[in-house]
Amino acid sequence: MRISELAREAGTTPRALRYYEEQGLLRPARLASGYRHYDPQAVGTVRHIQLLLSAGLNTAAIAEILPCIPDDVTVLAPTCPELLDALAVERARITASMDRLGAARDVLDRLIQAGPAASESVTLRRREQRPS
Amino acid sequence: MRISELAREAGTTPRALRYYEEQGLLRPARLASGYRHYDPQAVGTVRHIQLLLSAGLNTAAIAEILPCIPDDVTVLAPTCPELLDALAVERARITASMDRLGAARDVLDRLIQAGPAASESVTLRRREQRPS
DNA sequence: CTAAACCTTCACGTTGACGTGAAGGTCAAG
DNA sequence: CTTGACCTTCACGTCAACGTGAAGGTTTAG
Repeated sequence: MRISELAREAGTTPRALRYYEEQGLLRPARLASGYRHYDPQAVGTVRHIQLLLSAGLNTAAIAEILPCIPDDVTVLAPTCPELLDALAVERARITASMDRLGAARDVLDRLIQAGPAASESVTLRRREQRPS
Repeated sequence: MRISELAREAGTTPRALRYYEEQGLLRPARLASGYRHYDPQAVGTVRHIQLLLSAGLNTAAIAEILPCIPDDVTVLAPTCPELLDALAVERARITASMDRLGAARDVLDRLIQAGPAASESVTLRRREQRPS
């Protein structure tokens, strides 16, 4: 498949896919015309990339991790041994982020509880406008 | 207290505090010399700011939320009613982020489980080089 | 009274993951 | 054989939360 089709399948843009390649996350074949050619596997790979990016990993970290991911049969684990430390570090970073997110959500929850109570006398109407 | 002291107490930098003020998150008094003067309350406020920033809220969102937070007696809830939607939106954003983080952490966990098993036969040495 | 250690306001630099044209080659359809 | 929808490679723009001097005023300790 070509770059635009992959972008549609994976829910992203051609620009992002070129960027991933520039960062060493993807290695598409090239047609005689110079066009990039991706195999269907790439869809899952790109989804993994997006997931890890949304988890706060940068492209360098993903570049280390990605070859070890099951569905990716292309390169298959070249730097796996030393990688375990990096994996643990990222895992800890993710857990720390989740903790901070939880704490911040608690703050918002307290606001959501305290807010309406404070303005209980004033507001409390205008809600009957929406039947469903 | 002056800006550097507040920065130390809250674990940040003067530059960040000036930035928060520029974004409307802090309103310190001014001495005759032009120096900023903060009351002790500000320490908690700054900690709240950092917490919400680390949760992915931007300064604009925090500027809306901050006046409603308990310890902050300075302004006290000017736009609280319509704010509840914004709070819910941010809460949902945080929950979604936590879900993605959890999914990504699962991916890493699967790698941490599968990785050592796969390279078990090949690696396992080279670790005795570093004594300390 | 002077030097160190603060403080002030510009104002440009940084980082990461892309967005957004620009200028031009390629390919299927009419 | 020409349109139009693809594709290619530069290469600069963006956004957010600050970092980092620059140039100068203020306060405090000796």
